[in-house]
Amino acid sequence: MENGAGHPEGLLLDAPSVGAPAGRRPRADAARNRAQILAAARRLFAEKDPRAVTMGDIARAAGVGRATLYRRFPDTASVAVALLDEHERELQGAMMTGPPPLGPGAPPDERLAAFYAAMVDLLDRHLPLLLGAETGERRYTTGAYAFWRAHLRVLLREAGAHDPEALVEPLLAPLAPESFAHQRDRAGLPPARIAAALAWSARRLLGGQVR
Amino acid sequence: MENGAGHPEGLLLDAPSVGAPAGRRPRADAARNRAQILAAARRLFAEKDPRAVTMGDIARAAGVGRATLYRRFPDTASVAVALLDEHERELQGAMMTGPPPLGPGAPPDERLAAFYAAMVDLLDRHLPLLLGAETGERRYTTGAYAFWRAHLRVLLREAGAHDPEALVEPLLAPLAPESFAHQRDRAGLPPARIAAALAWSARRLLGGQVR
DNA sequence: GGATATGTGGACACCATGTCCACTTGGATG
DNA sequence: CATCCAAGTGGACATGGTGTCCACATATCC
Repeated sequence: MENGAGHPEGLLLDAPSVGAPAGRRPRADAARNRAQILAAARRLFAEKDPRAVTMGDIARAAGVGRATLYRRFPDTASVAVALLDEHERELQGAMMTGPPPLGPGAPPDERLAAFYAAMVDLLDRHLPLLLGAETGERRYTTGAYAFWRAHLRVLLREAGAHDPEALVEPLLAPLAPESFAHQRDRAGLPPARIAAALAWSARRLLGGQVR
Repeated sequence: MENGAGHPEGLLLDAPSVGAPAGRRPRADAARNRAQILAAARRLFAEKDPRAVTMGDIARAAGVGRATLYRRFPDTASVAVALLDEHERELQGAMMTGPPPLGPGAPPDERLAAFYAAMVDLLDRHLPLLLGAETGERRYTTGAYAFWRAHLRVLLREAGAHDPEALVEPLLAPLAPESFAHQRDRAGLPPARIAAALAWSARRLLGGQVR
């Protein structure tokens, strides 16, 4: 951990996945149901508009009652968050302790570009889940988002940007699932081109010299 | 109109406001009701969470039946769009024919900064309406959005950016109402600071020289 | 094997949506 | 001024999702 300036450590999601009470070992049937719920939800989110999936849909597809579902997840977004958890944790690990340029050691503009590339990849592979998870302002209150924000703040400061605090949001905004969905699916831009454009702007914004 | 390369003219909203049939002069009571609906809606959007305003709310506050409301507006977002119409048209005019740097004549980085400033101002003054109007993917299908996009595309091309088509979205994303709402209301950043950060990035991205 | 906390699923009340239809009213026409 | 009809109106309705409650079942502990 070579970043003395306070790397965002405690912000990594360390809670044992949403919907899985930490108290003691869960009952066998409860665990089985939880697995069924997640499997069914993953299927549903993929096959129809993720924002149109209802609690009833998930319960029916999982073969459980609605109240059973409500016991663990307050809404469909929470289910999607639980499904994303693993993937986001992985990325967070790579950002904190993985090899450069995603991990520490590379100049900030290259790290930003690598972060963009990794996020585009995440978006490309799990877009339905991300759309299901980040409806409206929920995006800003999730644990993962706080982590991305802290990461960018560090990079911005390192690069001597004008006002790191105010620049974090604008740099993160292009990664909003809705925005990515629009670019890839409606405008037809291939993810690689999106990532390239973001890399270009990362270098312009944080690079020491132009060109 | 000194921009030979095809300035986005036809994209200006020229339809006579949403919900106002163009056919012939509307009946007196219909016009009165329409005015009441818009006035009531403006009030409602301002005083509670704009995304929680329902068609029933608007109808009740306007003193008309729900079906009367549905006759003109298919949903609450359309009402918000009608209320925004005038303001957005104004801004579009200033961008196309107004004085620089917002209007034509200034270098692209300055025009982008001015555009950001104008949009932040619009967001600051009409955030509730914008939040009510741009729920989910609707943001991308509105006429105004197509206009902003076309404008940026011109600026990006003029500045010789790497891939204008793919850069448009990332540059527009920070202006998403949800993003602005988060910065101003949850993070507590004053609009001026948001605008300054955007201006800084505009110059870094499209400016000829750093600093 | 019995006690108990935990998990389960159907039922219920509530609210918003979008449509339908019988009634009313503005305003053009003779 | 009386008449007519198309446009406008508002209440009622069916539908579907949400979140909660409660009687019952079933794992786990003793």
